[in-house]
Amino acid sequence: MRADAQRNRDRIVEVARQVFREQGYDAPLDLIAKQAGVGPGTLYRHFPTRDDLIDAVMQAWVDHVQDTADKALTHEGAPRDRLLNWFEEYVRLISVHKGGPAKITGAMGDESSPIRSKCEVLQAASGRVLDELRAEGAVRDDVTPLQVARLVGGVATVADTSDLELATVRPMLEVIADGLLT
Amino acid sequence: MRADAQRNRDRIVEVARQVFREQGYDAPLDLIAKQAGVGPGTLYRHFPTRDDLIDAVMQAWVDHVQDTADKALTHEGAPRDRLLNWFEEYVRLISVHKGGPAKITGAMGDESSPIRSKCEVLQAASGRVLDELRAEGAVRDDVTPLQVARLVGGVATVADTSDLELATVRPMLEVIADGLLT
DNA sequence: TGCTAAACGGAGACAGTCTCCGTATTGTCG
DNA sequence: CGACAATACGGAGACTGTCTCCGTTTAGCA
Repeated sequence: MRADAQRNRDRIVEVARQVFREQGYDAPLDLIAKQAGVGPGTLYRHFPTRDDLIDAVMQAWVDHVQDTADKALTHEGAPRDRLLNWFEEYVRLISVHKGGPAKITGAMGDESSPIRSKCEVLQAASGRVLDELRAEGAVRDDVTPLQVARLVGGVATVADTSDLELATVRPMLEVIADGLLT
Repeated sequence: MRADAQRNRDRIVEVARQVFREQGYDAPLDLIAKQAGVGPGTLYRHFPTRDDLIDAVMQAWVDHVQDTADKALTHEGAPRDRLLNWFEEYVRLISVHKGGPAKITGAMGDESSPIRSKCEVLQAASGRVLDELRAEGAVRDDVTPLQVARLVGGVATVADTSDLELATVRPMLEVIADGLLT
């Protein structure tokens, strides 16, 4: 890629991250282009669809997901607490941006989604936590990580659109956790 | 209301129902106006926001909800089956239109939502089923009907955006049911 | 330095939302 | 019946966001 192209691309992603955080994923793309000092054409050449841009913005977030999962694995305590803890982290992780839960959870299991790679990272992280608990025989094994992701993602989606506090969400996560524990 | 106004209003709702079913809740309102043979201004005067129109469209659906809840109450069998049965009906009910689950579940608990009345009907129906099971001591009582609605609504939302079959959804509903049963 | 492939950018086509206001219709009252 | 408010209509057009096309510019190589 030519140096100027790379520069512009980077600038667009940087601006997009900021704008998405402030205005949500529906922010006008032309606005992002303008703030990045490029024409709309340039933005659309680099990122043909909104999802492609979101995908790029999320790259940094991926590392964060890994970290959080790592930490969850080192937690002590009863399986129920560890599971709940992870669920809360999970909700937090996918709720970094307004509309994030719906976008991520909707893309889950969709082979052709532009943000699929990000979903896989998340699913893998979730799988690690779940596997550990399963190894202890604490979690039923007829439920797939994808299903768990959708259950928790569903709650996060509702919480996001209804502007619920994490404290309000917790009882719902408890129900899911109790349904999963053996 | 003047007779012609009533006529137009009815026509708009009728057309909207059809268009929403075919194209989802995002269908252009100007298109609905045109198909109803009125100007956009007329549509917007009757229904200032999209939600107001959706609310009107859903009026017939309300009766359907009541019926379904009534039927669910007469079901025989183990509490788990009855609960699951109701959950499936619930998902079906709010999934009549594309985007329905998100819209309805998002409005749940929001005092000022234009479709609030519809949510209340749904919540009341759900409450009746839940109360019956609670009376038998089959369901834990530290979970509110609103929370249950959000849990199941969350699953329905994911199913809707990911185009999942009801069969795929069932295992997730089982987790919720198991988490709710004593 | 000159050349060419790559990249730019912005004008503008298109689509959807929503309003304003001149025009038309209704229903009432003398 | 006829006229006159009050009510309602409707569509032009302003506005916003998406996305493309293509003439112009620039990077990087020979």
